[in-house]
This record gives sequence, C-alpha cells and structure tokens, in this order.
Amino acid sequence: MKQSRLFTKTSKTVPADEVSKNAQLLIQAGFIHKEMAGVYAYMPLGLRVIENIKRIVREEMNGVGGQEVLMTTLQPKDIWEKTDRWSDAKVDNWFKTKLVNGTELGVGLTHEEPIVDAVSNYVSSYKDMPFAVYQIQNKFRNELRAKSGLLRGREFLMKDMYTFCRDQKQHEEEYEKIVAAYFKVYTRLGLGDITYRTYADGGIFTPRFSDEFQTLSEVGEDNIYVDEDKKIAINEEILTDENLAKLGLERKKLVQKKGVEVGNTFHLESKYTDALDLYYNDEKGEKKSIIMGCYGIGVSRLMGVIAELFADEKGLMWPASIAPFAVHLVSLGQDEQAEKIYADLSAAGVEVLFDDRDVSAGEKFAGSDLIGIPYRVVISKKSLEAGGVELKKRSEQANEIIAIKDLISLLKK
RNA sequence: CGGGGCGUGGUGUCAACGGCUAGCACGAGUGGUUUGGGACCAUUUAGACAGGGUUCGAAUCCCUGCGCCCCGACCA
Repeated sequence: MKQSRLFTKTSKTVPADEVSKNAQLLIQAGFIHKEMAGVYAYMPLGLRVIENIKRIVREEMNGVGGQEVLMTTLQPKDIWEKTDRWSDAKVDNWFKTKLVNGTELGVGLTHEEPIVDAVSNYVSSYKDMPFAVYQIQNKFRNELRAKSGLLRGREFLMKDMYTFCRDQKQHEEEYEKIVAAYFKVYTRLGLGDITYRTYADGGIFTPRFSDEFQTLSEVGEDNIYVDEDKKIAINEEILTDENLAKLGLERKKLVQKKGVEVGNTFHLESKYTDALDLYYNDEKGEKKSIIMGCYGIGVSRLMGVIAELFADEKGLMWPASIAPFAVHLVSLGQDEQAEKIYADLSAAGVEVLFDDRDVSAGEKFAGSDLIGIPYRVVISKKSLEAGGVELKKRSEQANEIIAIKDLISLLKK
C-alpha cells in the first residue's frame, strides 16, 4: 500500500487521555481509534494486525479439528435463565436491551448457552462426538472500570471455542490437544517463552481448576507464581498449601510475577448441556450427559499485549507473524526506482507499505519506527551510490546495503 | 461501586492574577526553499465539554449534568 493514500497518520504527540503504553503507541501510530472508554475501533494498520492474529488463531483451531461458526451478538433471555446466568445478581456485567415490544435481550458476553442451543438441533448420538466449535467475535462486558487500553475493554474481540465429548476421558484428550494448540498460537505470536499455563479458579463453572494462559508483563492484572522448571504457574487466588499439594508444586520453588491473561480454558463438565437439556444416546441407547469444555483467547487483548511488550522508545516492533506489512519501503527522493521495487515486491507476494510521501527523511524514519514494521528498506541517493538499497530490521540498529536484484529473493522466503 | 485527578482549535500545552484581540507549538491549506532522523521561510485556518449561577466583567469562582484518566473493589 502506498502511504500517501493511507488515511491515518502518525502523530508526534501522544494522546493526553491515555496513560497505558499500548493505547498510547497504537493511537499515536494510527492503528486504533478510541471511541470511548474501553471501546476502540481498528484503523487499517490495526485491522491488519488483528486479521493476522485471527489467521494464526484460526489455523491452530482448525488444526485441532475446530469448526468455525459465527454466533449472534443479540441473545434471548430464556436460554440464559435456564442456566441461571441472566439475573444481574448472578452476572453483573451484562449489557441488556429491549425490543420495541418490550422483550428483553442480552448483548453477548460469552456463548456457552447459545452454542449448546444451536448444536442441540444436530447432536443426539455418541457417534456425533467429539467435536469442537469456535468463533471469533466481539464480546460485550459492562465492566465497572475499563483500563489499560486494549487490555480491558467493554467491547473486545475474542476467540471462543467449545468442545462436546461423550465422557470425561474423551474430554481430557480434547482439552489437552487444545492446550497444546494454544501454545502454538502464543509461540507464533512471539509470546511462547513468556506465557505460562497457570492454574486458576474455575469460577462458577466448575469445582475443578481452570487453566489460564498468562503472559508475563508488568502491566498484568494477575499475580501468578511461576515454577520455572515445570514451566507452569499458579494464580495467587488459589495459592494454598492444599492446592499446591494437589498440583504437585512446591512453594519454595515458586517465583511471583505479574501476568496478563491472554487465554483461558475451562472444564464445564455437563453443567450447560444438562441445564439446556442436551443429552446423547450411547451404544446401548442409554441417555448420557455431554461433557463440555470452553476455551477463550483474547484476540484484541493479544494485540495490546504485543504492542506493550514489543516496543522501544521509538515505537512499536511487531513480530513478523502479525506485522501489518512485511516491509516498509522508504523512498528518499528516488520515487521512480522505489516504484519499481514496490511493484516487484508486491508481485512476489510481499506485503509492502511504500512511503511515497513528499516529506522529510526524518519524518519518514520517525514514522517508520513508530509503526514498527519488521523490515525497513530505504532507497536514496546515498544507498544507490553504495550499490543498492539499505535494509534494516526494526529490532536492530545495524543496516546493510544490498543490491536491488537480491532484495526480492531475500524478503520473499 | 468507593476514593482521587481532570476537561482550552484536529493534537499537545505544569500559556494566561476574575480584566487588553485566549498565547505558544504541532497539524492542516497556499506559495517558496529543502531532502538521511518529525528541516526551513512567509501566509492562512481553527478553540473555552454542556447547561445554569455569582459578578460591571468568567477559560478562571459555584452548582448540575456529561465525558476522560488513575488507585481500589470487581472481573464467568
């Protein structure tokens, strides 16, 4: 894309009403637009990042057999009453609204009930299971206090998957497959080394522990205790001697850290299927309960975490896997040559942001650093005299001159 | 929801004693000079969150509402 046509612009000033680093950087660089507290819109660069994260999540969920659907945001009251999750006393962060005729509706904050309701049209036999259904959709939660930019909003993008199994054993197999897929996602996002499977409270879902996926960061809201050897952690909220013994962890080996919850997985047992009257017939024709699991990944929160963690004083530093573009091509008064490189790279399938604007070199460089595309290619009088174009990684100081003919093969890979 | 801070052009502003035409910078427009780190000159553009009150006079003081941020609580 030609930057002269990109309607967003980088700003020299940071927004005064944001303290959170991820929101400051993302707004300054033009990735997101703040609509109101805890509610952000995605501009072209930001949407590209979101779509890249979604693509990775989608690939890994498909990889474990997940089938993608798209549920509705508007929710009927009755199915939520069956599981006793409608009343404000039970779930206090619903957004609710009404039809003209007065019928109450909810605005989806999670989707166990509607998923069970939808699959109940199709599921009745042991032969139907196991299966996994997921969606990537905006969730709405009426948080008392939005904070930390994209890390805790009232409207946010989430991947939520639900598994349906014949029994506990089958559920455990599905569950562990999905946990493994979660780590593939985090690894591909560059967060693998600093993201821990963390035992946590199962909440009102289940008496069992749930798993949280906590990415280490000082901006995290959760206190977790990490066992470096086992690469697992336990959330402070369930840190008791009894639980440690149950989990085979030793208190003296644990190190306290701050984490951002970038995913979670729950064992739902048959709480929702039973409540919504979804059962199956086994081989003998006997009616049995269906065992469910649910699995969330905060897509927009991941974008915030990555913006927060992968940045320096000059701006963002996107991992190549989700960067809005692969290459930032900067022309310094060499537009004709740059146009050709742009065309050649694009033809080779390389995603290029081409800074063809008629602005000073300093402005181009500052903007490029702020946007944080992994590779910067500068073509200038100076680079041409040195034998080609200058190639620099955003994450490194050094640059090298390479011949134009070698550029494509290098970046294509 | 409890506590605290705040609201000045598109953006920023620890700019302005209750008093002169609301200042400066960035951005944007126009013309020109530039072209390796947000370059320069000239010129133009554009502002008090909303409503009420006090006052001869309010950006400034008071009230109400709305909004934003932070701490805490909450967080399926």
